[in-house]
Amino acid sequence: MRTLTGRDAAIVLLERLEQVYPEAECALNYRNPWQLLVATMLSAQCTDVRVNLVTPSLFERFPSPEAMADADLVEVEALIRSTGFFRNKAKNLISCAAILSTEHDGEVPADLEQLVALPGVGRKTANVVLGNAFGIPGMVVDTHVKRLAGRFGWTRAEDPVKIEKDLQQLLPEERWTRTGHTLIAHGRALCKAPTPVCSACPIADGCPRRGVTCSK
DNA sequence: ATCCCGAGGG
DNA sequence: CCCTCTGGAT
Repeated sequence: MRTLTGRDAAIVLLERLEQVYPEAECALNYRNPWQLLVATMLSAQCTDVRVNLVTPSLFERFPSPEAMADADLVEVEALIRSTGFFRNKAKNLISCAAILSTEHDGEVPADLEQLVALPGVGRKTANVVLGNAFGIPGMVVDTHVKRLAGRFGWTRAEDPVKIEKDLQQLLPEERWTRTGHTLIAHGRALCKAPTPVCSACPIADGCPRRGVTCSK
């Protein structure tokens, strides 16, 4: 048996984590790309459970970008209020919808650069939409993925875009979407900032940072 | 108090 | 690089 390369070791670790978190997936409720885009924009600093509480009435009232484009700001604010950052989110949703209806034929583009160009849509949101609504590999780098990738020695970068590139090079693209979900699940459950619960971690024996308390 | 699968602006 | 935006859950 040959020595594991860094890439193979990473995949071994990932597959172990996938067994620990087999249900790790997008917990937002949506029926189409538009709904997932909206839900993901709302999910910033908010639990998915809470997002799922407000989206049914929001989607009923504004089933398409065209409908949302003409929405009253105050009404949208009221509907999404409990998700936090509601003024920014409402403003972004409406201008986003306006751009989709005027410049994208009312469709959510299945393209990273076009998604990121929308107001309130960053790379994290764009990759969630690509990976989950379009089945296009999307390497989500949020706070958990950033922290875990660093701890696992998968990247030395601090910049999320560089981390995204490093992970894309390390992992085959068919793993990108699920890897985001798996790392986020593990980051929330055990591999926390600043003190990971290594004593309870099922992959501690394969982790270069096991037992090391760190601030990132 | 601290955290929740961020993004934009200065 | 920093700051701000925000309510709800634990």
